[in-house]
Amino acid sequence: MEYTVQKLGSLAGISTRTLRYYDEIGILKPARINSSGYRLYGQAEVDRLQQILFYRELGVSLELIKEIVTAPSFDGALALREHRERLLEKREQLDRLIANVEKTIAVTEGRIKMSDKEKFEGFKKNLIEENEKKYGKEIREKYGEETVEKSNAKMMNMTQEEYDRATGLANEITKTLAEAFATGNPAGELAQKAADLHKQWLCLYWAQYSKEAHAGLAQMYVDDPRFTAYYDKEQPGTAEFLRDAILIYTGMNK
Amino acid sequence: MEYTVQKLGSLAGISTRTLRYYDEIGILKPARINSSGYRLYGQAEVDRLQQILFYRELGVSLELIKEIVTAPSFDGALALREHRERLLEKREQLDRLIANVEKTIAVTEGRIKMSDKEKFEGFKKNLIEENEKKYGKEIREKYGEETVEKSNAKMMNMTQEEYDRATGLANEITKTLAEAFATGNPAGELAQKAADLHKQWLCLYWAQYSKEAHAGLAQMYVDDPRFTAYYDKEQPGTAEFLRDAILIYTGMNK
DNA sequence: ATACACCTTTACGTTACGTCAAGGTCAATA
DNA sequence: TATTGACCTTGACGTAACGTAAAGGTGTAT
Repeated sequence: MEYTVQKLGSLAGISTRTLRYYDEIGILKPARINSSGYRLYGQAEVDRLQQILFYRELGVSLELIKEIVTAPSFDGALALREHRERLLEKREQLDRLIANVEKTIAVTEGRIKMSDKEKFEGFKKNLIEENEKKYGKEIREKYGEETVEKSNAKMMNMTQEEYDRATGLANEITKTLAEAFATGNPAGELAQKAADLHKQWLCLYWAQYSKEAHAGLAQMYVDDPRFTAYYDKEQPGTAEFLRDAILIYTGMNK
Repeated sequence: MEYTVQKLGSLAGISTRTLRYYDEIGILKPARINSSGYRLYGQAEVDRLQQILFYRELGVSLELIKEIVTAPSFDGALALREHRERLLEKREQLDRLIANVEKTIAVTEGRIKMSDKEKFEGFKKNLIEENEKKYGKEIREKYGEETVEKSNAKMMNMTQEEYDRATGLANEITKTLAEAFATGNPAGELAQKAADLHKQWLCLYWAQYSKEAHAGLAQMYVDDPRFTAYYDKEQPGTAEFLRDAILIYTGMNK
């Protein structure tokens, strides 16, 4: 029994284009080609196509399928196990996505409040995730794994009151810093108050405080455009001003 | 505060190419362009980009994001709910995929046997699913929803013994049909025995047997190349021969 | 003889960018 | 002041797995 592209296509439930494509990339070549250039497939090709479609249904890429079906020595089981790992990762990511979408829907519908305890928990987790994604690499490099892990752990253990306190402190810092910036003196009273507030704020996130780390972070505010953007939002030069104030506050300016 | 592509890119954690692409497709245009042709973004663009990236993280396509961010009247909540539905479907599909991959791994490793009861259940579900995908539409059109549902339900309730019996019958049909085909007479004893076996086999799958449906199915074996291919595998013309035999058997040949 | 269903190759479109290439701009430095 | 070197621009090709024409040859039934 010989099949033309359309016969084989309808047999397998795929398009003729797909069969030509499979021929083109060399994963399924016809048994022979007749005098008019028609592709003709035999039983062996039918079997092989079934194998291909089986792996395809599992979500395996055609590239990998090619290796599996062309090299009989290829370890199909190992490939499948690796493929399973990727599928599991994908599902985890999908679960996170779904949770996020549902939370967003709930918020836009006003079904849950910002002060809702559960929501707050999820929110914190999200903050940490985002933090990890944005700054994780640099911060880990600069301060080591342990500091980061402890910081994340501490943040997860924050009570809502502590979290509110952190938000309040952040606002206070912004206000004080703006006033201090107007004086132009990083060693002045206002600037030093801002540095102190910043320390208090930091202590809510960091497991242990050290002058060195505080000064290092201040320098990073200037070096890293993402932090600079945050502090310079209202007044350009604020990040640099805050760094100078912190350097004086920590005594690391000598 | 104005941002160039790189500044904004590092602020948001995306590439400059992405920003140019967003400009190109009109989802985020710069606030202004300076005399040298540089793109310059302002605070409004930063906010908008954050919104875009938020939806992007949720897996929303840029096309949909464009509608959401450009048309303020657009029902973002509805879009999100629809998007969630698609995500849930995707997860179901992913779960089936994972189960399939794991089963395949288990089989190739020889950890589970073909006779394993649990495996048999999954196998049956798979058979039905495949059946649905391949022939569901045509069969539903020809025999109606109810017949199909009943057939699937009956198949799910098959015991392993019944299933084995079905497999055995199918083999017997093939053998008898081949012998009958050699005689060339669809009204002969062998051909009528094949038709009877086919009826018995069919009764395992169909909730109710009727001559009309039996004859109709036989005709379909000839009309549909996928079925034809199955019966004509060894000897071309077998499907037609079986149809003739069944038409005579059911008395529908007048 | 002609209609019509089949077959072929070629080639562009899809998504959301990555990755050069060729060339202009800007600030700091020798 | 000339020259780096880091930035910016547009243009264009590549990705995965086909869908979808277009332009033209083949097979067969009426």
